[in-house]
Amino acid sequence: MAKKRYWLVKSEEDVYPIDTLEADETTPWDGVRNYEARNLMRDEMKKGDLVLYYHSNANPPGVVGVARVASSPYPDPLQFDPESRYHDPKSSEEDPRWILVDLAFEEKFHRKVSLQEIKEHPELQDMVLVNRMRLSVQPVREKEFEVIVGMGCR
DNA sequence: GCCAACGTTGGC
DNA sequence: GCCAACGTTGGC
Repeated sequence: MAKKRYWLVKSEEDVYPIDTLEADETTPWDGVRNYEARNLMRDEMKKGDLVLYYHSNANPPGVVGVARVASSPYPDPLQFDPESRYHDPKSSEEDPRWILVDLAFEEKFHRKVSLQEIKEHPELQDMVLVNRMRLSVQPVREKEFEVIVGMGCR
């Protein structure tokens, strides 16, 4: 089996917080409509990879726990649903445009690791989270993952 | 294939 | 709620 990789996903706290993921146990990571994020889910994420779970639009924003990639990639069903805000009329079942994976709850931190702490930590300066806005699925280095989990479990 | 207009993300 | 960043769309 390939070496495990690490990721970070953003979820709006008032839309799908980690407590809801914990209650659901597993959920399709639907509604992602950014090609770079899609490519990561489609091509790079592997079942069993660990994922930092970040609350955006929170006060303060930050990492609140860990999820796990729980499926192979498959088409986002919402793109075919005309009722959904994520409906994509340019996509088709034969040639689906939007691909996702399932995420499963892994653990909730004892405390939130805030964006501000991450920005201030010397070992986390190169994180995509710190350097780029607007990417809701992003890769994380093993060291960065360990540092943040260490902070959240302390 | 350029680029202005537009829409969304997401911190503050 | 504001607005900067920045990805996407569509006219040309």
